[in-house]
Amino acid sequence: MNKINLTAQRKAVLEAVQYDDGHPTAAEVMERLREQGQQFAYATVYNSLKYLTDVGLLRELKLGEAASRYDARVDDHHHIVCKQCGRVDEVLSPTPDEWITAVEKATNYKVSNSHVVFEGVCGTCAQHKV
Amino acid sequence: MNKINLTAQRKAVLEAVQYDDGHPTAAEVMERLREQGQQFAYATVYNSLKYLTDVGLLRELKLGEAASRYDARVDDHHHIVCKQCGRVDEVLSPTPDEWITAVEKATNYKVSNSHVVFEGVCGTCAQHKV
DNA sequence: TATAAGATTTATACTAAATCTAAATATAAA
DNA sequence: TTTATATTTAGATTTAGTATAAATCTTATA
Repeated sequence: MNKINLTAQRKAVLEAVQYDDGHPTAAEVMERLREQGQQFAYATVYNSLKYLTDVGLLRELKLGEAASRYDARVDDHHHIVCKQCGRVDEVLSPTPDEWITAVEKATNYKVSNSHVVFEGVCGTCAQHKV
Repeated sequence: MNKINLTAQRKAVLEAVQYDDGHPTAAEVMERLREQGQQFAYATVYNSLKYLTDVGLLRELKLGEAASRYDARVDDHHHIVCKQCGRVDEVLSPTPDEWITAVEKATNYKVSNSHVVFEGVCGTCAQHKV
């Protein structure tokens, strides 16, 4: 029974992700902490993000950019990225089971999970017609 | 009307991806070229991969690893990664339209494309029970 | 309380993937 | 040919992240 050891640094990193409205990168977490006057070593932020991901309090997202993003929502879900402004939103609708079954049949894999990155234009950008 | 300018280097890079049975990374393309006695500058391989992707002869895949992989199959499709051996296979079954419509409704985005990374265990690994 | 064991943080060095720069070379156009 | 444009090259640089080892903090126990 591994207890989660939330040190001050880890707590601050966790909260920085939780209270970010988007899905911040490690660099953005650093920046946010600095704004709050909580400056930790570079490695501490990375270590904390890794630890929090390992214990299941955060989820690491690799959306095709160079840097990983972190999500305080850890339930299984997908993401949608706006091609214009770059914002990332949650997609809570799960991958249809029938589709997964079809893919398993076609590929001869046993699928354990899937992650979808949708791309498109968000409502705000569609209005502002950038 | 932009004609595609296939220099010797670009052609060699394209063929290295085409004749690779997997989805090679830039480093793997380099290696394969070296094996063939065709050694180009690091930047040339990257430039070529970029050019070939831009003109639509290759597709860049970001599957959550550090390095991008390249796919000579440029039609819209998904990928499945074996958690055990790391092999990457094509998933040709398209994202169900009804699901995309549901996601658009739920997120208020206009979806232009989607890419799914399935994870699981391939037939070979399932047999060998690693 | 003192002390030792273990975990965490920190600064710094390092690595991997990719891009940038500017000179050199090749190709095409006038 | 001469000039213009594009491509390749070597090497420096950038970015994201990891490794290392000393320093610090916690916890457990005598």
